[in-house]
Amino acid sequence: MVDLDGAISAGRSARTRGVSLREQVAEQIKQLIIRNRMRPGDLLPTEGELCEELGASRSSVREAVKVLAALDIVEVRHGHGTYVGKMSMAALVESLAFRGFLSRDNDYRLIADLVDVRATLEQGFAETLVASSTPEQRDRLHALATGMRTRAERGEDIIDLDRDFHLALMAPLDNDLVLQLTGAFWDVHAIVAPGLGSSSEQLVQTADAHLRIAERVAAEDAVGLREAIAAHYQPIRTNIAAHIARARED
Amino acid sequence: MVDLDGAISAGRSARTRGVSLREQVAEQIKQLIIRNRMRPGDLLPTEGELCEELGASRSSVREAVKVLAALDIVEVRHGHGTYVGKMSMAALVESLAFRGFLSRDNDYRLIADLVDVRATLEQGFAETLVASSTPEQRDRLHALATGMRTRAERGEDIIDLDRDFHLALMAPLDNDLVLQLTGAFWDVHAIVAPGLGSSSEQLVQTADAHLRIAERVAAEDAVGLREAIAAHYQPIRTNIAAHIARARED
DNA sequence: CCGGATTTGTTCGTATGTATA
DNA sequence: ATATACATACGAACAAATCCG
Repeated sequence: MVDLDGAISAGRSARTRGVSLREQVAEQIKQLIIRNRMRPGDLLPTEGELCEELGASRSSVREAVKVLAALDIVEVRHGHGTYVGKMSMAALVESLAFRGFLSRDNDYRLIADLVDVRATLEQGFAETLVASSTPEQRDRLHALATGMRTRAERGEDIIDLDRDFHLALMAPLDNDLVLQLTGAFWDVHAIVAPGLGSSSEQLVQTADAHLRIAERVAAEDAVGLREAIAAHYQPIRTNIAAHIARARED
Repeated sequence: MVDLDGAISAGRSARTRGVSLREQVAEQIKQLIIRNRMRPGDLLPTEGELCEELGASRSSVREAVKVLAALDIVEVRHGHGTYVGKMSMAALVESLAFRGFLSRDNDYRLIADLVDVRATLEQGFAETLVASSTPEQRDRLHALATGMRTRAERGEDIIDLDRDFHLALMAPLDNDLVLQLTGAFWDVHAIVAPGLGSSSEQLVQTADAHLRIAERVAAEDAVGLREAIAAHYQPIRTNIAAHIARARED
């Protein structure tokens, strides 16, 4: 049972200045999580309890909870209860993916920008990566790349290994935010521009590009690593440019 | 008047497999925006109209709209109507800020990770920045830095100029995503760790650090720019380390 | 300044679907 | 299979904000 004392609104007549009740409820639920030092997976009070404790109707509480669920601050399981969420980048992915769909009808701008961000992040961390990666991490990177190679030769899909590779590449940084951003940007790319840079005849080339990245990390060659990363994203940029040219004709 | 044809659920008895009605409504509203090629600021149907067109109750429509509003895909104005949103990074800021408050009670981990991301992004784009910045952009950067200097000497706050400076620094990239991420990360930093790296006796040093960045851009010195950016973030890292040490004592 | 129309904000009661024991 | 607890969904009513004549 969590402590609700202090999270009670103490009569919202005090400060209702323009801010809606739903926003107040959302803020109080967030404060509840912080105050009680709750962790992802912990059980939150039921909707009914929140209504009573926070002095709001079921609708207001539900709308607030849904907003927090969209941010992955809470997680709702039907017929089960409401829990503290995993704090993932789900909201960023959904937001960027929607913008990607919009830009896909026009100039592919967001996707091109996204590739620049992904490449620059990986290149920017190149020095730190080669300096702090452990032998185990380099082995894993190499194993993922060779796995992509063998599956590419059979014409099989390598999309899941691709995601794992880019996460494994950034793992030595010991930076959770970078890992989550890397995964989120990859997800957006996969949702909005599926198959961009992995058309069937390019599969082997894509796998080789990853293999060269793994080799440069193992060789502790930061300059070569940056070049290998640039080479990895080059065909993707070319494909995007082709799509843009095709879109202009319409 | 927007076209709602095709966005109608055609009887949701067909596909109700596990996915909640609210999610279906949210998806249909997004499709409505894409289908009609609507732009930020365009007026969406009223709640009542959406209920009728999508065959859902007002509660379900409202919850869906609130989720989309949290992602800044739509914007709701009380007593006015619902409009297409600005597609900002508001959700990312709120999500990261919440995680920042949680980590502030423990290890300041998110803030430290965030500084690494901000520094690496700016350093990673250094070459492109010096290569593509226009004289006007360099002048603006220098003007912002000197403005920070004069106000710092008077002991005045320079936080607003700081945000403008970091946005102006990235402006030459012509990459909207980078600009929005830069602003979002800055906002999270300001919300979670206010005054970190801008304590009153450090104000002049902070302004000088920005001045050196502007000078390196003007000199088209990418290597020096990277060093200047690293120097800019150094006192912030030191302050964070001090906070971590202080937190450990408790 | 006012009043009416429109639109979103909030509440309540009720019924239904879902998961656990 | 039954009972309980919980989230999901609906509809009607009233409150508050905004705009306009």
